[in-house]
Amino acid sequence: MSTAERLIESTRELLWERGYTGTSPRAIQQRAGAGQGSMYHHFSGKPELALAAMRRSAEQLRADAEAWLGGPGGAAERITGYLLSEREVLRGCPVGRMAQDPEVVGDPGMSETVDGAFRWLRGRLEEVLEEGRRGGEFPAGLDASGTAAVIAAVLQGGYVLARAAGSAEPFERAVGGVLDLLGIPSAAVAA
Amino acid sequence: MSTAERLIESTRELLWERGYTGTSPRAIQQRAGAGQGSMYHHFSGKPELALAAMRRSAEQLRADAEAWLGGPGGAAERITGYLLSEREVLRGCPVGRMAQDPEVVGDPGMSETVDGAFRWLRGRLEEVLEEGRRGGEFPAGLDASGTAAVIAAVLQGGYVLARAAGSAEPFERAVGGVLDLLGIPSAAVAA
DNA sequence: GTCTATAGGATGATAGAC
DNA sequence: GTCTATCATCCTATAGAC
Repeated sequence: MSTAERLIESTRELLWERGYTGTSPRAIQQRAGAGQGSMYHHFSGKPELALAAMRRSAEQLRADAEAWLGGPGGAAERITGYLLSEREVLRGCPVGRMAQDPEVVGDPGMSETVDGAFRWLRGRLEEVLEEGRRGGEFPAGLDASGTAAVIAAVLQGGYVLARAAGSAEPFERAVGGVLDLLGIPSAAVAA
Repeated sequence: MSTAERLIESTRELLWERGYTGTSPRAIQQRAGAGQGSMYHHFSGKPELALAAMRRSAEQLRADAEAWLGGPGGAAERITGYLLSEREVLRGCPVGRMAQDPEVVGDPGMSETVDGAFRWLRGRLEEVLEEGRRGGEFPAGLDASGTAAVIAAVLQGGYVLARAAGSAEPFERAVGGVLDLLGIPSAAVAA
């Protein structure tokens, strides 16, 4: 892997673990096995490197979701698959994590990257929900847009509650609960 | 207000805005109008001060929730009131914010404070949901525990999505969506 | 491309005077 | 109780040699 690649990947991990403010160029260099000069040769500084790392995390979120939402099967089945797909719950969401930091939210590029990922996710969920509604898998009166927001929020909030608890239990219970409210028997599905 | 009071309140605000890592003793002192010596006279250091501030935020969360959940009216009405109560959505949740920081999660006292607030909230929501289920306000088959987790997660996730978007819209849509899934006409209620 | 040297400021305290 | 002085370390670069 190239030095630039290792720097981006190290930044991605550190942002995930410690957030933007808690991630120093020094720590990035050490994890990447690169010197100061090397880092500043490839990137103008911490903000540019962080943006590259966040773009990668946002792309990953999208790919992970699309693997289920765009896969085979009915709408309910695909949404269930996505909700129950394997996650490192206690690490939190690498994208949602960024939304807490004022330096990230205050930067147009980073902010747009994070928000863009969530806008896409909500839109994609809404499409699948609408497809299921039209196909009779969900009630005819289903509010696809509101329900998509609920699902995205349950995932993000589930991460928060799980980290607070030091256990994946709140995440899993919230995911099970939302499937229940959608009328999908959560016991009847496999990840 | 006493100096110790001002220090705690300043810490509370700074933790809310910038998180634990992003909050320095120096910034706390300046906001509180206190000197270094004064701060270290009243508190042993940043961790002790932060713990006092977090306990206060956790207590506030509890009081805000109980004002609605323990108020008059039916179960659905009280839960709706809590969900639609006025919030500074874009500031995020002062308690949920803390769950992201590894230094907070790694400290037994702080971690227990944050988790305790969410455990209490979920338990309280479950009680009210169960009350409503027995009273016929909700379906007899309602999973009160799972639904309580959904509601807590929607609030926390709503904050995350709203901060990412720079707008309260995702929060409001998720809250409206969950009321809809609960069979409560969200248009029929007032904050 | 990568290295070392250097820098001004912040961080999180401690010591001791008042 | 509050103040100032001091401290070792980290932060985020920049400069210039190799």
